[in-house]
Amino acid sequence: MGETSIERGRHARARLLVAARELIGELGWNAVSTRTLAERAGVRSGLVHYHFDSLQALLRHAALAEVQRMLDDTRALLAEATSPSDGVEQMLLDLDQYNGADSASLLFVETYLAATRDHELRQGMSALVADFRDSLTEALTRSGHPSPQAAASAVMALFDGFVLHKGLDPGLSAEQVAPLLRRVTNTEEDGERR
Amino acid sequence: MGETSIERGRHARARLLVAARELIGELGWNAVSTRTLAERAGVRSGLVHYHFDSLQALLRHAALAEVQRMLDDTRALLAEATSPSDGVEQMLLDLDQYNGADSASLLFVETYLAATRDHELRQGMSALVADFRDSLTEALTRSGHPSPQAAASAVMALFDGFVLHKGLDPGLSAEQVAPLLRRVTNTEEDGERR
DNA sequence: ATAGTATTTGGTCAAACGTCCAAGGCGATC
DNA sequence: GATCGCCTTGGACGTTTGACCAAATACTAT
Repeated sequence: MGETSIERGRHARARLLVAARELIGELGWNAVSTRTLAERAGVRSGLVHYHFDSLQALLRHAALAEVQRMLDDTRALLAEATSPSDGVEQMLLDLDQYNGADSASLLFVETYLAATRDHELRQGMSALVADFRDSLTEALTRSGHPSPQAAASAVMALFDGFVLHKGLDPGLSAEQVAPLLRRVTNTEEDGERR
Repeated sequence: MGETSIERGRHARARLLVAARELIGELGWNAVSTRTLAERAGVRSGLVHYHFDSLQALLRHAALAEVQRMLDDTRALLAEATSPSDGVEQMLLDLDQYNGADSASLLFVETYLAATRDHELRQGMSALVADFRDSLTEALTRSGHPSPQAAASAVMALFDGFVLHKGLDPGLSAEQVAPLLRRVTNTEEDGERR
């Protein structure tokens, strides 16, 4: 209707980004083509190279935006929690809404992989992940964890690995693993007492 | 030379599998083509469909064989160790020989992802992974771990996630994380004592 | 030597790919 | 209502893709 050209353009651009976000997870990073992308977004394929420099640039942009959104959401869980241990457990339980084979989970892993082969994407992802790890490290430090940085690394590795494994074995449940995760985030030194 | 046809054939087939193993990690599962594969293996591209039903079948075969080999090697570390905790730590330190961006690490992750989109591959990977987890669970059970199955799941998720993160941040070191991993594999209940 | 079997070659095929661009559409501005 | 600028279209381009196959080659058995 009363839509200016620029508004229409922004709209189309946004639809392309949404389509990219979905298709990266559904088909895999390298299997997303300009034509499937355009079809999903409801536009003609020529538009891709009007709004973006290249297909790779589109995918990069879409992936980084979505990863940032997911990390921010997750960070909020940590901030609301009464302790880092509780926060990390909330994050883990939150992960159970994904089955490991949905497009959101897979986009995450696909982006990790694509980042090893795309320098610009790698820089973006590194920054986002480092940022998140810093938040986690800081929270653990405040709570008096003896090795907060290592714990943050371990927790994040466990999360992403958990998603990876859920894709293969949907039987994996967060509740089962949660108590063990607490061992990692616990403030006290480990329980070797004899 | 004095090579029978069948021997030559087996040789070529093996070279194709080696090339696939390398290229899946280097280029990504979906970026491996019959022609690059043939070039790397030193054969003509027509041979691919003589020795294998399809390109996907070749990749599947190569990936499963390599994953099985890696898991068997890792299992050996567990068997040689004096306790599951030591074994798991050995496994983690062993992981440090990969930088997360080498073709061996990436092949593993690529195969996880491809398995979510290829039914046959998924079955093969599920079996291998379940098998390995059973070994780990059994070892943890013998050592008296309170929740051996959950611990095995957690350890494996942490391993694969660790590899994933090393691809982005090569600064990650196994030594740093090892003490925290021990918290997970420890026999005793977690250290919440008050 | 001959016939038979397994492997390898070199090329063809249609389909899909990323990128680019001339032309047209369309609301805003004068 | 003409003009301008941004957005969109539809098609073209040169490559690359997986698959397939008839012919050539190499070894084996008769």
